[in-house]
Amino acid sequence: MMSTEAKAPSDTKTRILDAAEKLFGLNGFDATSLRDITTEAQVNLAAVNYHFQSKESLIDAIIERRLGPVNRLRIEMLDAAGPSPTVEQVVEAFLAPLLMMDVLPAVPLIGRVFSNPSLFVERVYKKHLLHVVKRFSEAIGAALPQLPAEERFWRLQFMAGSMSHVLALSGVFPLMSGQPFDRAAVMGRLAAFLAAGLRAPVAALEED
Amino acid sequence: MMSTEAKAPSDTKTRILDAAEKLFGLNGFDATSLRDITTEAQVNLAAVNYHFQSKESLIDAIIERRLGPVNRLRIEMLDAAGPSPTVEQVVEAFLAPLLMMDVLPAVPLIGRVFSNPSLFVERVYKKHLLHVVKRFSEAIGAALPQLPAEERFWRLQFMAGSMSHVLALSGVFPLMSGQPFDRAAVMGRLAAFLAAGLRAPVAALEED
DNA sequence: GTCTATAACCGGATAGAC
DNA sequence: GTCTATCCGGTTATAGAC
Repeated sequence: MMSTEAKAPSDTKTRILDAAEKLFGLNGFDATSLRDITTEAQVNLAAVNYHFQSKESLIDAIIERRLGPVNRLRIEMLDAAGPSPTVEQVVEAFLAPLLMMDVLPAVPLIGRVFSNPSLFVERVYKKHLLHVVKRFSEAIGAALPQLPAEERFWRLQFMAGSMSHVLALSGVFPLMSGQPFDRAAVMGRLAAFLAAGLRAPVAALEED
Repeated sequence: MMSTEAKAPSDTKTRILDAAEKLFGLNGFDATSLRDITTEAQVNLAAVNYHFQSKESLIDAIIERRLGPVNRLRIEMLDAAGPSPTVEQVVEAFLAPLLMMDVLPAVPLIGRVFSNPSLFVERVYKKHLLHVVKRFSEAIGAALPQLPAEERFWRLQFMAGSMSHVLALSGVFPLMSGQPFDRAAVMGRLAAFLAAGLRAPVAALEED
């Protein structure tokens, strides 16, 4: 039905994307070879360079596939909360799309992106996150009018750090705590933690 | 004076450690070759395998060199705070050693470690962090007696996530915000955020 | 669009001279 | 302890048959 793209549910291109995001998340971008990916995807090695031009473009395509829908849903949720959102609504708009969208296979990959400064800033933040940060900063400003803009920026960074850490290590928390990992429950705990952090009184500035 | 080790302030072994931690932080473990390291350190390629047995052992040595002193200081600060620490003292013991110790060159590396699940769990968490997490969990329990142990574990993870994210991206925040990055000031903002998060009311458990 | 084969190069590790 | 030279395998990317 669709005219130009994605006709088959599991064509070569999609299989490569799925395999790559799984292996990149497990072992990192540099430790994962195109051979690993094409073996996992059960496609030919040359198919990667045919469908994507290079390994770097493949990485960009994976990031775009997952981050786009999440950020659109985040903005939608902020819009739905209206001009005077509560702190809880802002936190919910930040976290919930990660649970609702079909991004679960990409979850371990998020930490890889966030901890790679050059990749993150040049190919993720500027392209996919800058406008979202701006929108969330406005929303926090509406929910907490007394909070300075600079403080809002940093608290968003703190939120992003907790969030990416939980997602990055979600596969290994059972090894750390001995407890099974319930993503939705932990996200609920995180929401309470972040809402309280956002409401923290602004620390007194240091004297020289 | 010291009998067996570290006689010269800048011997081959130290030069390798310094160069490796710098390049690992900049580009990641897998993207940094031993050749990159020995070139940066201005030592011979074979020196790495002579002083360390392998690249993997070199990574372990770097982690141990920085994480050991930080964690010892953290425990000392918790001990100094006595059996009934405040939430602020716990947060301070968690963050301050990262600013006080000579770990600044290793700062960008921290994100690399935290976002690499297998490396983190097997070679960092179990060896260097498990007893620290236990000690901090006790301290949080003393500061906030009403907080369940499971919640303490997760809030420590949220704290670790924010902390590692700030350190990992500290070199690129100026590119993101247009503002210069003042590590101590941001750590102060983070301390206020985390203390409030620790004090958050426990979220009601979800019904089935 | 999909394959095989290969080019051109880089990786960690080590042997052995000094 | 430090060097050179090298082994051996893996890497991305592409050329060209089908």
